[in-house]
Amino acid sequence: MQLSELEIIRREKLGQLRALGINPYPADLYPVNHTSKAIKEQYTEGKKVIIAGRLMRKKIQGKASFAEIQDSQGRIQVYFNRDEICSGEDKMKYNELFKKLLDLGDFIGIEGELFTTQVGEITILVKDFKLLSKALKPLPLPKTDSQGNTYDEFIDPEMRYRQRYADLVVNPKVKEVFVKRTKLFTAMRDFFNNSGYFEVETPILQSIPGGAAARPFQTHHNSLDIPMYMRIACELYLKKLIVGGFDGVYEFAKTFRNEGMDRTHNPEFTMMEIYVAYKDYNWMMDFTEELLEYCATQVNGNSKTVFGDHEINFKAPYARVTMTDAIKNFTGFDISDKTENEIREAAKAMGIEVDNAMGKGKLIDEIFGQKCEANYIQPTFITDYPKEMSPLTKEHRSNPELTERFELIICGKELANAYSELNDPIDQRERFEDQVKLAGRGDDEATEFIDQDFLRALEYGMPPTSGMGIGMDRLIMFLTNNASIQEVLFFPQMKPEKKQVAMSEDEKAVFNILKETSPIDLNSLKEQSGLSNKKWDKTIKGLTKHNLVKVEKTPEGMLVTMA
RNA sequence: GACCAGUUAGCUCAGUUGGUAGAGCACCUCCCUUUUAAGGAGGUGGUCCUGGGUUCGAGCCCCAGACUGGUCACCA
Repeated sequence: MQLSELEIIRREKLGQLRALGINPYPADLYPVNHTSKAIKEQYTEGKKVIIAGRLMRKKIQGKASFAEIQDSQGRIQVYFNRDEICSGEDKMKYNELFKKLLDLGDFIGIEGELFTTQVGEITILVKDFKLLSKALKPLPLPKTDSQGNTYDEFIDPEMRYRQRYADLVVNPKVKEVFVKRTKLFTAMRDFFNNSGYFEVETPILQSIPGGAAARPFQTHHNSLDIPMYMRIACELYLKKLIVGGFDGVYEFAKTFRNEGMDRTHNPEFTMMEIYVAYKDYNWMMDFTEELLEYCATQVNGNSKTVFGDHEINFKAPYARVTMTDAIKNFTGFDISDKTENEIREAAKAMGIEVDNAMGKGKLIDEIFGQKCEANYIQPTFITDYPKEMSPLTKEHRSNPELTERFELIICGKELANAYSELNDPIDQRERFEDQVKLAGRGDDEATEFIDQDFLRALEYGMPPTSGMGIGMDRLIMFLTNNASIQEVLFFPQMKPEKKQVAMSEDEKAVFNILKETSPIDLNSLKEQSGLSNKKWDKTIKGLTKHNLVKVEKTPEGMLVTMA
């Protein structure tokens, strides 16, 4: 690995520290008893405190210095005075350790007393300090002025996502997003628990990926010698638990879909699914809007949030619009009592691309998706979806063409999806069979697996149940005004960054010798390689250029080392 | 998958017509005992994403590729 000048300097400091008898990575605990936040909130002049954190600012003014320590709660200024730290004749601790060997990013512990500077800033007068961990890489540290303008902000998205640890250290707003994310999960969990529902875990590794139509990640179980899939939903398992007698079950489920990635899709994401017995989708709409109002308020302090150009209000109740009315409203076309062909012609007339693989439901869904969905900014329940698109949903109580399903749309995006769950096992089997036919017709959104075990469970009897799923990542995007899912995932999926260095055959051969012996004398390596002078020169230059090996001149001669 | 844009110092970014690779901050050395993004003086630091090509000469032009972002397609 090629080190930058800054990294070499820091590594040299390690040696200097050890020479002074200072362990740069001590093992013993450090008796922290305050945080930066607590100090600022409960300030008393002269109070003795012990804190620890990263050194994030260092301003040396001769025999005294100001610095800033960043801990998990924020930053606090500390004041280093040479004669406070070094009461005797030996001023090494201030002059060498603090002034020269400590770098920004190092973890240090501080013992000191609180005071307020002439400018009025709460500060710790350092009585003693200890290096807790040396940072060998410089942080990409931005600066902020008194007006709050930042300079040299660490903003390259690729670097921020790949090095989220550094992003979190230097960009406080990033941390806020993740604090809110966890607050959201806590709020939702509290709301469900207070309603008497039961948090469960169901299999992530499944032999039939059910409950949704999406391409799964496939893997293989060696000792069973069968294909297995990462789940694309937990719906079927949760319903099996309702069959088993729970009144309400929910799961925060990491879910995996082997599909395209963009700013709203990550291959692994988090779904919350909840199923409640003896309820229907009307009840679930009431429940959902109360839930979201509660969660938004817990996360942001009130039910309103700004997302892009829009202010969204999560305050219940939300508008409820049937899909038929939505389409009538935005296209003037009434889908009720129309045949598949009439709808296909209407869609074509609207400029929507259609093909024969599309069934009636798919056509209606396309019309809605392209002509209506984007118009709903405030939370709106779209209800009563066509039957064909909803194989797990109970037929509508007053129209057999429709199902008792709703989606919650916010800013033109689907946030939640819910049904009165289909619990008629014979109907369910027929719907699955219809799906298999659709899949055979070429509809890649139709499910091709039939989960016989799920049907068996339904045959034992499932109470009337309503279920609802929420895309948690999307919800937190709305609540933190982030347009990109990568901003709300600690470690969004990225292509591997490691470059495969292509080596020539000669280079590989020399490299393999080095693997056996490194470092090795240059002449002996050359001899072992059996290469001509010219070839040898090219090969060793290629290897050094790719930073795979290092050639060093030492008193013993030229040495070649694996980098 | 298609199209557009980007990739230069630790960070943020300039880089003219193809002619010795730049700035600010950071870093290093020296001075400075209550400062507030930036005290003063001096200095160091580069795989210009990678690989080819054109050229006397490429950060810049051409070709191929990598990665990232955006838009579209896809994603019930």
